[in-house]
Amino acid sequence: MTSQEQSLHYLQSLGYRLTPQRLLVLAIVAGGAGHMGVDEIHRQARVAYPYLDLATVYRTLRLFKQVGVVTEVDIDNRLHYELTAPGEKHHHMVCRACHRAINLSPHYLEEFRDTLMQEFGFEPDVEHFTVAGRCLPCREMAAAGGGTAVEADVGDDGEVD
Amino acid sequence: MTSQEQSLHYLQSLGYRLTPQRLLVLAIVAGGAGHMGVDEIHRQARVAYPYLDLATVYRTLRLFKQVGVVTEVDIDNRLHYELTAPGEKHHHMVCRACHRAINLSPHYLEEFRDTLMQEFGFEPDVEHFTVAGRCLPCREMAAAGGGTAVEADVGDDGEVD
DNA sequence: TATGTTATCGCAAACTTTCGCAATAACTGG
DNA sequence: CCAGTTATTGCGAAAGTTTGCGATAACATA
Repeated sequence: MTSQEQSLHYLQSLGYRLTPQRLLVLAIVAGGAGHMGVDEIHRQARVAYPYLDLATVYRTLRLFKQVGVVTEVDIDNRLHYELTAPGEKHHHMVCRACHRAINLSPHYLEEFRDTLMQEFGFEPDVEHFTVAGRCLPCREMAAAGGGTAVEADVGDDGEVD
Repeated sequence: MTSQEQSLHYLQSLGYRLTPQRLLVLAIVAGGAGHMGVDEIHRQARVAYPYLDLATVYRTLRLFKQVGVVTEVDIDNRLHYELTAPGEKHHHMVCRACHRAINLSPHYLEEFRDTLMQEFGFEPDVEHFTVAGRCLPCREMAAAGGGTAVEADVGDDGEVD
């Protein structure tokens, strides 16, 4: 049984229905390499099933995320999803300059989580976790007086300076 | 010189202009107790100056955040702002059940930040930081089989269960 | 296999946040 | 105090995401 089939079984066991839309979205996220934007998922899904609505894609991904099948990553204010790799779970550091996502092993968060639980009784969602910041290449670029490590969209911010 | 006046001076020293809109938004955020939603800020501001546009409120708050005058908190997918209390800086734990925000002293994050810097050269934004999760009251409620600690809007999620 | 229940879908519209642009007003230097 | 420069505003509209609702289809039961 593939991990996709496992996920589907799991959904069913929770009382959710197996619809072609859900199968499709799952297959596409599973087939993609790395985080996929919602729009990209929608576009690919439409090839197989042109009636699929964007709202359904959003709802499906939200559900998948909720049950842990996919992981949501916020990249530059846009939602992205990737298959949750069981056993290889990881978090993300997203650079606010070049918008690249770097994986982060969960072990870096365990201590933090424990502290919050003990001190406040607050149970953080460390299912998945994203930290924004600036990656090394971008910081070096900035120090050298340049722009972004990935020369694509420089982003905004250019107010006064 | 009040801390509001200091903020305004600071803005000016950075080359930003002092406009009535900015004064107004600052005054309102300063006057409010705790995190305020953008809409609430806008509504209050309109009382004094009915022409004030929502987009301006957003832009103003973004600027304030950028220079550190206010702190942005994401509560249930909506932006909220509060005055940055210098010297009393804190982060937030936002409960995904009752949507309340609990303050978190920065000291809990220092170690985490240092680790990321050393291991990856990634400089996390710990200017302000928000962790989602479930607060103690809500977890107890859930364990007892109930809903939300704050009996107000139960939120969504009610899929199957 | 036929039937009932209700989760899910597609569609349209709302909501939150951002953006482009022309007009305005805040600061600068004379 | 006046004129020039340009950051900022208001407005309209777009982008991304969510929601309400009636119609449909997935699952359970017989």
